[in-house]
Amino acid sequence: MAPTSKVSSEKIVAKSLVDVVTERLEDAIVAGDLVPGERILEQVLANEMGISRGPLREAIRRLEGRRLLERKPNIGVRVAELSPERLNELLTVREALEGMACRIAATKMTDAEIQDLEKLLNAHARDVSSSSGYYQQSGDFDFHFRIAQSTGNEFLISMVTGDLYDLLRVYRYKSSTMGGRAEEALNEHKKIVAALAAHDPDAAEAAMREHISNARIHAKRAFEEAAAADKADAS
Amino acid sequence: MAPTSKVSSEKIVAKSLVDVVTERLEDAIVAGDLVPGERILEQVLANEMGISRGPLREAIRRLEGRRLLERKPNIGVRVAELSPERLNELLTVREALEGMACRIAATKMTDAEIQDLEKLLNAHARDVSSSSGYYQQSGDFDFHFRIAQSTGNEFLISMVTGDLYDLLRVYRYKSSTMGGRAEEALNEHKKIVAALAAHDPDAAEAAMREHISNARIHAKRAFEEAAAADKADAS
DNA sequence: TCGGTTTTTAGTGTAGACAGTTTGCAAAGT
DNA sequence: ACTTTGCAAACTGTCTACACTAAAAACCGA
Repeated sequence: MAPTSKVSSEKIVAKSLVDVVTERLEDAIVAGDLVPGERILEQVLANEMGISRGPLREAIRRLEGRRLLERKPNIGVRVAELSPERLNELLTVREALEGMACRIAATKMTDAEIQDLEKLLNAHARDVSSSSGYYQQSGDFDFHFRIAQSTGNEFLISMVTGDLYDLLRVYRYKSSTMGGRAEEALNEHKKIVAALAAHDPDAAEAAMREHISNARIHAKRAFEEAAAADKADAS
Repeated sequence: MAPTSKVSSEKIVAKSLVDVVTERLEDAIVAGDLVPGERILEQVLANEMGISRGPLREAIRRLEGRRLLERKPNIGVRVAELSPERLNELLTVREALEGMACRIAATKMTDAEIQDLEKLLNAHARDVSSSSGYYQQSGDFDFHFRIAQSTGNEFLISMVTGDLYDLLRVYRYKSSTMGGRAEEALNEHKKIVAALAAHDPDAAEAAMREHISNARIHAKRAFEEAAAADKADAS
């Protein structure tokens, strides 16, 4: 990386092994390499990663705090189980938080930022028509990310774009629960931007809530159908 | 509990040392024994607790995930710093989450539960008139706790009554930022209960939001005044 | 006396070893 | 055949020791 000139303008963050391991674990869970419900054997995983158990355990503790992992004393660590109920809970919380974020954004966002958002949406419109599927992923995240960011509320930002988002990503990989709503989502996004442009907090919050609420209902149904299909397969 | 026959029907939870240490640390932070900004020396603290550094470090990692502690690689661990901005951020998030909780409660709470809530309020009314100060503490918590609980949303509950609440408690001990609003708070609580009794989600959410918003504005002012006074003292 | 450089030292980061529990298996008893 | 009990292997929980990093102190030259 950065084979350019200069000394290397990269910030020397001096990440500790625990930080690295935490990220690797996180990615593994989110990517589905570690399936929900799966037991984690510390020694085995430590060997695979070429480290000792100490740092691994510390990384696990952190992810416990973020609810990606669950530990039972003297038994072991498991990847957090997924269920339609839990997904519904997550999205309800997200609805509350992002609704608030959008409300604040309506008062704080500059016109320049809103214009950027509109440009983003236009770019997304192309993806939708070409059904590249891109929009479902990072495109959607980008949209929500910018709104959260504009609040300037660090705590809120870290919840929406950090913890909560990671948790939701687990579901995305598990099945195609999210997505399949590209067109509707885009229209809802447009509505949100319109409210932001009008600097109308109430409308902005309502629009965001409706957007996430729709996603919640859609995801819930899709998840339950997928679960039913799984069950049928097992017969 | 259960001093009856049989061997002992108590659940043997077998908490690990890390669990115990986590709680002790948490209490120490919340109680103000560990002041915000204070550096924590692992070896020293481990000696004081009579344990080794391993479990202590794991406990610290957990509290990092909950944002009560902050670690800089190769530097050390500090108790999370407090600031009016941060408090404001916290309470904004709380407003969003508890507002949502209250909305759901309006549809889910049974009439029996609502009556209990009313009883609770009457009991509180006495405390307020006798200015025992009790209400500011566990009484208020109890009220909010019951509403969150009634949603049945485990994730939401754990945020409101767990993580967020702990964070806020740090501020309560630091200064008298919270409180001094017993009478107003009681009236606001009454308004919330009325909305719940009417099973009106919109009104319930609005009442809870107003309640927390008032607390936020009050706390912000109190905190800033206290900070200003501290500064004056230093002269 | 001051600025910069080297040395020291305290503290974090990591690894490895040991102890305590749990669980699965197998053998014995009913 | 089925339950029970004892054993053994495996894994988690904890502690100790060592390596590495960064801040502080001492030192030297101007």
